[in-house]
Amino acid sequence: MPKAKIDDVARLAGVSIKTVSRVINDEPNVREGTRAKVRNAIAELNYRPNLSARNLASHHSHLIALIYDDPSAYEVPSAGYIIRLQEGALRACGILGYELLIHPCRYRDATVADEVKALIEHARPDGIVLAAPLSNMPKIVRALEATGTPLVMMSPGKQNGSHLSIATNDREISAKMTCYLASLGHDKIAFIKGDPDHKAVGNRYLGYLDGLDQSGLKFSEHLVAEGDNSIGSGETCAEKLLHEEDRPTAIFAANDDMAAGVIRVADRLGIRIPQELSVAGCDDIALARQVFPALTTIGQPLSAMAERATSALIDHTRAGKPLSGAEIVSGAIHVRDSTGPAPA
Amino acid sequence: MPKAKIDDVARLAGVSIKTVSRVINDEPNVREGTRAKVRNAIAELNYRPNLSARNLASHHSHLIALIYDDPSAYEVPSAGYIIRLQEGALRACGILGYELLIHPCRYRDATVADEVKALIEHARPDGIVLAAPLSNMPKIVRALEATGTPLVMMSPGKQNGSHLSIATNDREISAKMTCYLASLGHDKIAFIKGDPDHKAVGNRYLGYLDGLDQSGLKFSEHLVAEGDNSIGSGETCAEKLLHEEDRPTAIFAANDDMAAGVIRVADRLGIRIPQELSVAGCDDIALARQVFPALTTIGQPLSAMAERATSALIDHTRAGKPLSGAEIVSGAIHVRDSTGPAPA
DNA sequence: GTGAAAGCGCTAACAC
DNA sequence: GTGTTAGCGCTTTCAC
Repeated sequence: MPKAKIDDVARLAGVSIKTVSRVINDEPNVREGTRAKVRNAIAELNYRPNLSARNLASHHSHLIALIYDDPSAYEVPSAGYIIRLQEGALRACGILGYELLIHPCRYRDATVADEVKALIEHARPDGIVLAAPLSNMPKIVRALEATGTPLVMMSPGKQNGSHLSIATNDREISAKMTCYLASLGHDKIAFIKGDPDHKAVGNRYLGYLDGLDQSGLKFSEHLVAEGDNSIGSGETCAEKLLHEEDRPTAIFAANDDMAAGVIRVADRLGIRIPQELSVAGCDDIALARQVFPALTTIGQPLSAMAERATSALIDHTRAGKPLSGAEIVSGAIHVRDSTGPAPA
Repeated sequence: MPKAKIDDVARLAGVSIKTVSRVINDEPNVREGTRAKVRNAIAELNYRPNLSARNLASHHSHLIALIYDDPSAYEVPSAGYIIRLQEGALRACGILGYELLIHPCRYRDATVADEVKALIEHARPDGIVLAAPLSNMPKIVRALEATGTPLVMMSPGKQNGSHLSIATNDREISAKMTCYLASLGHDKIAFIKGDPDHKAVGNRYLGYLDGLDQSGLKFSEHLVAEGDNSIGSGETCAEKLLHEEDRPTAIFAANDDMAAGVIRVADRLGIRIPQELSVAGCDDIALARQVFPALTTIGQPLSAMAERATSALIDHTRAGKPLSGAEIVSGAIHVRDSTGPAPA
């Protein structure tokens, strides 16, 4: 428990507290020698600035809030998604001397807007990172905007005004995955759509269409099924698709959970993967490496996105860097064992 | 952004700021009528106390730190474990008006003790919740103790002094699982041990031995394999166990990941579960419900444990409640599809 | 480049 | 029951 205060450091270094303050905050206008003296005094006393005092005087909380969909509210195990967001946000906070506040939020609750607003007014973070799919919910975005706190949204941005949005190129990379499957000789490539609430997931369907187009394949309604992002819905869709008379040789699902459902059904039906059926997913969650065969999927740089979002926010409050526009970071295809050449 | 301060509320309510402070903090010695007047003024002005000012004056940070093993450091997907800890800790914090600071920590790094110490001295939380397996690492525990911050450990407690430990009855419940398998007619029950770093996992082996004893089964060295908590090690162990001449009819693994590895191997070897082999795990992670067949396992009330740990810490700082001893919360067996009667 | 004074918005200790 | 007076430990003016 460090009990030294700024006065103690000032006295030991033989300077004023203001100079100590300058050194702590890396401000200019301190001679190098003076700076060194202060640094020594700080080390000798094991001095740590008191954050509350600093925050009170500076009108900053040095807190960033990360708001995401509450995983405990549903069966869907999005834990990996959240951990990776946290990881990136923590990295940015750590480097820049900020603290991270986490807030899972149940968007289906009627009172969610008030709760989120209350949280922000209570803790007064200097910035908010809002993760998908919450970033697509107008009532939540509006509640957050109403607090006047700088906001970065991790989702395909509508560019509406004063906040930055950071997203992946879901559509392009999904097109690429479709082309990859086509390049393996598949000409009946099915797609399993995901929860319409999740905009990024919707874009993957558009990418699938683009990919068909780019590969010179024609679209067929029979090759599209509609899931809800869960493993169970992936199974239902797979059963429908694989019982068609002219069944697909490849299935591309809008997320990994549904792709895992496809694998499970193929297993039950005795359809070998990848010899008779190729399966591809999206997200690269831990499950993608745990299923057998390991799933070919699209990896999103979630942690890097969250880090970027967080540091943009911090740069904004510290240096007044503008916070608007839309940034795109690229996903990557991870080829594993669930995809292979089309059967002859 | 609420800009009203305590003076504004006091003026509007026609009382002194001290009275407002009393109302905010639910202190006694305020007449009900006065209290109501203040409440109205607070609502009218949408007043929120400034946490930094409050913290500075009260010498409390109103922060609880949750420290756990960094999941990004390894392949092991312990995300669900962490999310559930966070969930419980957040619940306690939310109710009691505290904020939660999360800190993943790489215990294999040489500098980990310094890092943890620096974090605590920087943020000055009012209490620390230390999750397993970190709570079994003397160098981390010592570094944390050195800061003088109240500490609760989520692991089998050594009762060493001034901090509380909260743990599950791993040994008893593992014995129960073993007895359950025996009650299904299995008499060759194998066990896969886990990472020795994780003490709770070690206790499960002792529970296995107790269970054999209680069921009147004799122990055999050939029925024990040593894993490291990963899926891969589960596979290796399963291969060894299932190739024995007199192979077991049930395998109990010290965690779910290893049990999932067993299922995968059985699948490859064409051994049907549960008809020819029963498999049981421990932890009830999301994967347990995702594998096929769904895994019989032991569920730990992680979220409840973290909530208890957090509120114990808050009660300690607020009301000076003592913080020592060891509390035990009970796990529960979830019977799913991977266990059944022993083959005739 | 450096320093002195004046708060930031609240709680603590005591008076009334 | 309620109010008054001092700080909490820092940053912010602005003067030098």
